[in-house]
Amino acid sequence: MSGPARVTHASTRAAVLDLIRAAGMISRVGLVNATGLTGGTISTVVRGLIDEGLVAETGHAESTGGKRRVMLQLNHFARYAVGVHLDDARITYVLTNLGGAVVARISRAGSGPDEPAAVVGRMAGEVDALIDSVGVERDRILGLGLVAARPPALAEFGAALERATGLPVVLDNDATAAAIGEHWSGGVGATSTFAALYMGTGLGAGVVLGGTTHRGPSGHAGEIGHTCLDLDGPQCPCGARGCLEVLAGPGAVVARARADRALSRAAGLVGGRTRAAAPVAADFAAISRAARRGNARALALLERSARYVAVAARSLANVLDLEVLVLTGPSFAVAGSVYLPVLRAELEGAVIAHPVSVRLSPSAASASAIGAAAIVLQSELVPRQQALRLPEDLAADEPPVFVR
Amino acid sequence: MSGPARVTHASTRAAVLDLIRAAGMISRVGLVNATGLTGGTISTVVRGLIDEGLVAETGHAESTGGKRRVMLQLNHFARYAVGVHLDDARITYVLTNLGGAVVARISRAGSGPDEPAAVVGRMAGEVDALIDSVGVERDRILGLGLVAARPPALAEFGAALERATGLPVVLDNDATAAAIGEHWSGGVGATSTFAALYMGTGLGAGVVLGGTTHRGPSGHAGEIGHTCLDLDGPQCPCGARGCLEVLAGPGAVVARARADRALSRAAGLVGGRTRAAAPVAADFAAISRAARRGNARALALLERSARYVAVAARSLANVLDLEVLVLTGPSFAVAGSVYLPVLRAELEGAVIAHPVSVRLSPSAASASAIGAAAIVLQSELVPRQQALRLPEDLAADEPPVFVR
DNA sequence: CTTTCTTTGTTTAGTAACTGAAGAATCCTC
DNA sequence: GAGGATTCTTCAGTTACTAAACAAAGAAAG
Repeated sequence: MSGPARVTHASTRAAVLDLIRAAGMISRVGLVNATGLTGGTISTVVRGLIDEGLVAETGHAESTGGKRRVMLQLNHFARYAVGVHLDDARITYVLTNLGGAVVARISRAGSGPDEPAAVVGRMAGEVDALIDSVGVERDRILGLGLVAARPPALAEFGAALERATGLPVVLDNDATAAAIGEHWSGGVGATSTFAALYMGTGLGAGVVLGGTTHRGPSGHAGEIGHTCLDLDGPQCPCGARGCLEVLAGPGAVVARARADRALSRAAGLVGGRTRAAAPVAADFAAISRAARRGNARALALLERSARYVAVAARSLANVLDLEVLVLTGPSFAVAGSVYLPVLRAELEGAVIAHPVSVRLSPSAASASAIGAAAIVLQSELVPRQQALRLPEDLAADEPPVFVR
Repeated sequence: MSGPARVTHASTRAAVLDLIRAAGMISRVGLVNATGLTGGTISTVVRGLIDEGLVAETGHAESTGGKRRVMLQLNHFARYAVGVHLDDARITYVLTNLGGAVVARISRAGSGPDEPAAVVGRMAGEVDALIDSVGVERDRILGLGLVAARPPALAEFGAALERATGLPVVLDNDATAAAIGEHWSGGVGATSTFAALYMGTGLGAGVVLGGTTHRGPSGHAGEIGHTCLDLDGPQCPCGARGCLEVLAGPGAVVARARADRALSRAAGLVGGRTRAAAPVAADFAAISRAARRGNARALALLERSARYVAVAARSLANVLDLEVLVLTGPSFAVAGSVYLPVLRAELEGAVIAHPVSVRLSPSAASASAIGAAAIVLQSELVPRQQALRLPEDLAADEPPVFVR
């Protein structure tokens, strides 16, 4: 090796592209400093990206005494991605550009008890409609991200959708998608150790540590709903006691509100006796609206929930050493104004060493769908380093050992 | 590019060496399968490692119909590392070989109120004694790992020790070191998403996710001691209420025991009125011995603590999707028999999706010192991919933008 | 305007680390 | 001991980088 310690990146092209995305606007010299590569390498890599149409030169920086730097930016409309969020009763479709900005959006009532084949067909049709509505050429669409609360159930569904749409499909869970969406569209800056607290019908978290998404070996990382906040608390379906979800999840908030006759009437709750999932989200929104209108009992319910969520979030931030916490998802979209100050008070004071910055996502309502598209962008443009197979998987390959 | 998607690793040599270490024994063909590299590359890389003396051929596998595979193993005595653990009142020195096995061990009373220069001098002398006691050549020692509960305070101390011993020094906190030690010496297999729960005078956790140590941007990741388990619990010095540490940490256990006159006498507790750190560890050990002797009150105290720790550990396992939890550190070394079954009951039942395997470290008492040495082995032999500079740091470099 | 300096970006020759393919070595089976 | 299977090595070719020289663009000074 000739030069200093050579650091071979997963893919230089991908690393450079991701830096341009993260920086928003950067010069070649900036890339040289950021990557540690030489000017020559950056020059050829950037030329390749410009030739592909992914990157464009967008102006000059002021001179610092010599030639002005040519600024580079992602060509946001060079490629697109489709994101689909399967909620309990609603399917949200978005088409985003390279920057993660929404170009088109459709929302439809959920599948109901139809058979999967019909649902796939209808979804493919709606994806087509989404794409046609803005007239984007098909070959500029990188793929389709499909997210839901429980993605393993989507495996064969995703394969069918892949055949029906002709787009590569990637799957993930909604909270992780939301986190990646925030990361991609720059909502959390480049500060890359953060969590996206997702509240929809349930509570979850997407976790990004040092710029890398942590999904966990079984894909269940971020299960914050079963953080215990009271050893002698109410029984949770998971078997434990005092889980965050039963103490303060949207379901718990809605159940308490329904038990309050006056509040039920004032807020106009739908779900009288039914415990179905759909009304939970609707009723949570109704409670939030009531709180905003000044209903003290609705507000008290939400603030009680917020205190629990805040404490669980503090524990999470402590354990993971988070820099930023983003609140996102439909339920935070409607109730963020109540939760945000409570979480801020709990987390922005000195936690252990450094305070945690708490933010409300600007696109909380469709965060998962946007995140689903962002996952496509990330997987297509910034392919992660391929993991080495574990020696355990290998054991089967190795013949029995016969030493000497 | 000619072949399939080329995955350029941080360093092929390091990746191969780490695979050999992790597998314990593996053939060249096994390495080909594990890395995705071609036989030719593995051949030359392995030859290099053998020439350096780091790896040795140790026998043959049974044939699968053709030539038998030659098995490779780490040459455990090719290199060594020194690990030093600065506890509150005790300094533990270990010399380990490449496999993380302890070759020599010294433990001395702590520094007390001496001035740093004298302490560094004494430590350097004891490191020399450690090395001389087994007659290892100096140039076979890769470096010295120095760990403590609060490593930032060690920065200039480490530099002084580097000058005094002539060995490269790396710093880390004790819990993280313990986790790396477990990982390196194979205590957790290759299952690489786990936490090491460390209990000494306080409570902490070292976190390894997907084979990568997560320290957090400020190095405080794993702060499990301030996980909240009771919103209305006792006040903690950190400002919050109901933290695990005040409810169930070793300090809390010892404080309760001291308040119990009969137990104090029966266990022979040292710290009557003093609240110094040193007696906490000693008294915790005394309480554990009393429990083992059958003292019901001591046992009850520990079991109460264990229940809290178990619930916090479950929350942690849920959020991080852990596969394995290792109990380690001096306090678990003496009280592991009480804590282990309680934690097992809480974690090995279905938590969310998959159960978590809970183990007691076989070398819990000196886990941090061993881990300190393991950090040296890892940093010298498996250098991590250099992190890219964040675009934020870059902003200062970039001149103001003047578009078009 | 010309000269000189600074900074940015490109080109080019050279190199390390890989791949692919052919060949050598070793072991089993018949 | 011939033939096939498998493991390991050798070697020429390719890729992705570096270093260093060069070209281009602006600032500063006369």
